Order: sequence, then structure tokens, then C-alpha cells
Amino acid sequence: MSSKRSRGDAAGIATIRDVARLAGVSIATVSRTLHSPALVREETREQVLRIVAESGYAPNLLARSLRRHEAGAILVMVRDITNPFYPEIFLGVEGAARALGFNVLIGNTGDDPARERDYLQLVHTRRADGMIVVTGKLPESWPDPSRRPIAAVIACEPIAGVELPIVQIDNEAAAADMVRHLIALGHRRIAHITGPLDQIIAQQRLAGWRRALRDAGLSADEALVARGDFRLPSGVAAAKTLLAGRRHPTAIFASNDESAIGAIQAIHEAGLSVPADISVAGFDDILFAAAAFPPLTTIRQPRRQLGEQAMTLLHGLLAGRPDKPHAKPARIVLPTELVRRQSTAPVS
Amino acid sequence: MSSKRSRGDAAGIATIRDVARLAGVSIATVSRTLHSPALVREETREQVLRIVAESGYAPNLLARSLRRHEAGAILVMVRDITNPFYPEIFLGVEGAARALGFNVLIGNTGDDPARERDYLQLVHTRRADGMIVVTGKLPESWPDPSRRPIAAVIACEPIAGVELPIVQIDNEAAAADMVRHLIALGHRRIAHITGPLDQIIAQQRLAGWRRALRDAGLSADEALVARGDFRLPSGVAAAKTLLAGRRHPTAIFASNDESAIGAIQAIHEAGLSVPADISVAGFDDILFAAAAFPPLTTIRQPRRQLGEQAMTLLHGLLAGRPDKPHAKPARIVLPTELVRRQSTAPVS
DNA sequence: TTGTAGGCGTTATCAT
DNA sequence: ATGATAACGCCTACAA
Repeated sequence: MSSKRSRGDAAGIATIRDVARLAGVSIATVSRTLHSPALVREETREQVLRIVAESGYAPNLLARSLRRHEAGAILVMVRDITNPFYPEIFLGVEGAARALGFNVLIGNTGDDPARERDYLQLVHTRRADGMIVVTGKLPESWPDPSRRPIAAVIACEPIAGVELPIVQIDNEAAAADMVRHLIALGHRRIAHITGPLDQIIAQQRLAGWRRALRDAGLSADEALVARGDFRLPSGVAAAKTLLAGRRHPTAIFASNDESAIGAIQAIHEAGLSVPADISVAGFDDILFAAAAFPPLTTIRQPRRQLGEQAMTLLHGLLAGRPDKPHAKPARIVLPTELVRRQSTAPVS
Repeated sequence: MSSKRSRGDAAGIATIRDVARLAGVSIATVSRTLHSPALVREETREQVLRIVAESGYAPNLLARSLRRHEAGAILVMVRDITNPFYPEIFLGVEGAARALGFNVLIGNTGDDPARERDYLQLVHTRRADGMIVVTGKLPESWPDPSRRPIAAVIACEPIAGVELPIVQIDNEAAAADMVRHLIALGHRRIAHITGPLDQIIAQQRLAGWRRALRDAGLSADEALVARGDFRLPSGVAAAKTLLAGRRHPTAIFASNDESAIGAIQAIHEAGLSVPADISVAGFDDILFAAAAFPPLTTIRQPRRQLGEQAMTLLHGLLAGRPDKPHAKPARIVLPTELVRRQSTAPVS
């Protein structure tokens, strides 16, 4: 800021220019040495590399990004990072991103439209090249015809009426699997604790419950459906409601692990035992499903792979022709696995 | 790329230049309208703002950052984002960062030196203005005298011999608190399951255990110390070891919640009951501490605030004189809270 | 094999 | 109140 070019002192060497000067070559040669070493004479190259090493030169990625029209970063937009379901998705995204040369920006929206808008803006302002949407909804201001289209991929939570590349599981099939598992154990009164039914995945899991029951010739008694919101307390409340009925269910299939754990708590509080009196099953296989008491039977989602694949898809979007006209967006469905633990048992 | 200036078609308007042209003013005026509206005549301003709105113009933040010598982003370096302890720290960082105009990059190191180095590099390459280190260690290549110093703040996990601003809790005091709680319940044989003892916080919690026992005139019997690594299985193993001794402890203080939950599992498997036979206490108050069976008595860390304060500190570093000579780095210690739940009870 | 120079989109300085 | 214009640091035709 002060003197024109008295840098190179204690502060270390900053720019490609300094390296060029010290190596006695042009800026272009330094750049080439770094990017296309084959084009540079060996002697020159060594000289440049030596200066680079000695000086600790690090390229300014902002300048590079500006020049190259790519931010080198992507954004993951998520509702609530403290929800134990999401971090492993991040892990997958981050691993793939790293391999592809991208950094990952975290966007925690808390379901707040203002924050969703702001994070979307990161792509418009070129701080991110694209985004992975795990919020199950589109920001209000999108799509915006007055702006260029955004590279985006949906992960885990489909969005109604939106055609974007997506990586997900088959929620309905997995839920039906679980219900079949309970039926196979002899259960006939199988309740379901739903998620928030404005979320598609909650609808799908409920549909899976219905389908499996009907396919088995059982009635999908709506009195056995209790609404929840995927959070633990809602599982407690829902289970209490279900237990209050005259003939309580012999099994409860909760739409995710948190509410299943809540249900278990409520059952314990009612002086009943899991699985002796009531079997309980969850969905997701979050870390603590295995640590619950009793360990929870659940559906394992390949979360890490979901994240990896989402990043891969996004990269494809970014690398491909941006205006590929009407190619149908990719849709990847990853397999789930029913994990049998001690919370489900044959009906007694 | 192709034609010189035929943009402004379907793709929408990209640059401040386009806005200037459409508004019939100079680039400088557009910039002023956006940053110092007071300097612009009202008519002009309105005209410019109208074009901005119509065109959906969004400034290129990469260009801005390049010009302003600031990335507008910070990096949070963490060992393992799937560890339920960390996401809430992110939440705090992210909230504060948002308020301060920064974006948050996530750096999951998995304890891998190569990844630590790469993430550190993000600051050198100007993609991040500074970093918050939650890994409990410095990347190998840091500090590097040949490069300019890095703005960094430590959160939660102190690093031996490193003088950087830090936000943390008093681990030793909190651990001692918990042990005193157990002593007050009448326990005399109180075991401790440690964390990995190369981590300072694990050492401090162990020290707190020792101190509280000695202060109470009890012996800190080293046979009651079982090594763990903060993960659940290590809690299982450690508890098994402790139960194998001739006179098993009446209480186990685990150095974090995960290992405490593991200990509870082991106790259950041994046919004993918590807290009737053995009381168990944890540390951290992660989400599932309350959902454990029985709900876990633990030490609550103000994780979100830890994150917020870390970001605040980092911002201070960034905003302040970069070369402030020997000001002693800030050190913030946040209060903890002992949360009594059902896993601890008076000795029987 | 190497150097020159234009430009990426902004911001900020200096004129006008 | 507004307009030229020079950086910011890098990449890449195009020349030499």
C-alpha cells in the first residue's frame, strides 16, 4: 500500500510478478512453468521452480478464478447442519469436491427464505459455480428468467415440479421393505409416525407403509398414522397418541430415526418394553441408531455416496455444455439396506 | 467468448458495464450508485437502480475480492464433521459469518496431514481470509516464515505451544464439577474413561477427575482410569475393562458423551442397570445425550457460542492492523453447565 | 522457447 | 455529480 514495490521484505513474496522478476523471466514463463511445464526449457523451468519454492509463492486463486470464469467452489444448501442426517452428506460432497478441485461452501438456511435467497445469490455473484440443494425446496427467487440459469443438483429430498438432476433413494420402496419386515415378524397392527407431510420424502414413506400393508392384504388403518415432524419430541408425542388408543399397535414404523428414538422413550415411559411389547423401526441409520436402547432396526441410506454422486452430477453439469438444450436431467437412485437390530422382534 | 459484445441476449446481463451502457452512464456511476448512493443525483440513481433490477445484475464477487484484497470467506478446519460435536460449532460460525459478510468454507481433514496442508493453502491462495482451527493441531507446514502470517483462531481444542486467539471452555474445571457431583451423590469409586490422551482436552478432563477426587480426600486410583478415544466403541471396551475388575466402580465419568453411551451399553450387556448399579456421566451434551437410555447426565458446552465467538475473534484479527506487534492473543473461556439427567443417581 | 499485451469485472483515484 | 482510467493478479493468444 505504501511504497511502490518495496515488498519482498519480511512479508514474503506475493505475486507471480515477483517470481518472474527474481527468476529473470517473464510472467508468462512462470505461468507456463506452473501449468504447462513441457513448454518451458528445462533450465528455465528449474530456475523458476526454485524461486517458487524459496519464495513460498502461492497463486492468487481469486485472480485465477476471475480470469477463468469459474469460482472453484460449490455451495451445499441444507436446512439444518446440526441434524445428524446431513453431515455425512457433506462428507461425501466434500470428498468428491476435493478430488475434482472444488471447495465447498456451507449454506445453512434454517428454512429461512431470506437466507435461501442470499445463498442462491452466491452463485449469481460467482462465488460458487453451482449448488447442491438438500433443502427439499427451491429458493423463492428461483428460477429467475432475467438471470442466467444456475447449475444445481438436488440431493435426497426431491422438489415438487422441479426438473433438476437428482440423487436420492427410493423412499417408498424402502419404507415398504421395512413394513414387510414387520409383517414377516407377525405384526398386524403396524403404526406409522410420519414426517412433516409437506415434505415429499415424508409422503413417500407414508405411501410405502400403505402399499406394503395393502399388498399384504392388511388394511392401512388411518388411525394408526400419527403425524410427526422428524424430530425426537414429535416421536414422543406421536407414540403417546398411538398408545392411548384402545388396542395399541404391536409395531411402530417411524419415518426417521430421531422420531423412532422418541417413540421408544415414550414406550418406556408408559412402562412397556421394546421390542417385547412393541417393536420400533426407524429410517436413515444415523449414527445413534446403533447406540439407542435397544439398538434400532432401520433403513440405511448411503449418505456419503449420495453426497459424492451429487457432487459428481454437479461437476458434470459444470463441465458439460451449459446450454445443452433438452437433455433429460439425470436421476440417480441409490440402494438402501434394511439393518436389523434389536428394536424389532417377532410379535408375542 | 465468440462475438465481441453480443451478450445481453437470452443469457441476461452480466456486468456492471452492461448496466452502465443501458443506463447511459459510466461504470463509475453505477458502482457509486451501488456503494455510495448519496454521491449520485437522485434521477441518475433511480435510473441505474431500475436497470439493475430489470437486468438482474449481480456483481462479480471474484472481481470485487480481487480488487479489495479480501476473499470474503473464511475456512473452518475440523477433524470430522460427522462427529456430532462439531456441526453446532459450524452453526455458530456460520451465523456470525453471515452477519459479518463472510462465507464459510468447510475443511474436513480426517486428521490427514495432506488435507490439512491443502486447506491451509486456501488461505495462502486467498480463497479464504482466515481460518478457525478446531482440529487441536496445527498443519505441519505452519507457520512458514517464507509466507505471510495467517489469520487464525483456535476453537475448543487448544494446541500445545501455540499462541493464537482461542475460544474454549475450562475442561478441567468442568470435569472436576462433574466428579464433585458424583461424590455428592455418595460415590467413592468413580472411574474415568479418557479421550485420546494426545489431545489436550482429554488430558484436562482427566486432570479434572484427579483434582476433584484429591480435593475430596479420595485417592485417584489409576486402576479406575480406562483409556478411550472419544468414540462409542472405545466406551464399550473401557467399561468392560472397568467392570472386569474385582470391585467395580459405582460411577463412571466418561470424557465425552459418545463414550459414555458406549459405557452404558456395556453395562447393560453385563446385566447391570444404569443408574441403579452404576451411574454414568458424559461430557459435551450432544443431541443424543438427552435421548440416551437413561438420559445422560453431562456437561453442556455452549457450542454455538463457541463458534460465534471464534468467528468474532477472527473478524477482529482480519479487521485490525495485521501487524499489531505483540498484543497478547485473546483468550475467551465460556461457561459450561452441568446437566443432571437420569443416568446418575445416589449410590445405593 | 520466450516475451508482450489484452482482458477478466471491480473499485478507487483523479480529473472535469 | 460524473467520467476516464489505473490497478488487482492471473492466463493466454499472438508475436518474436
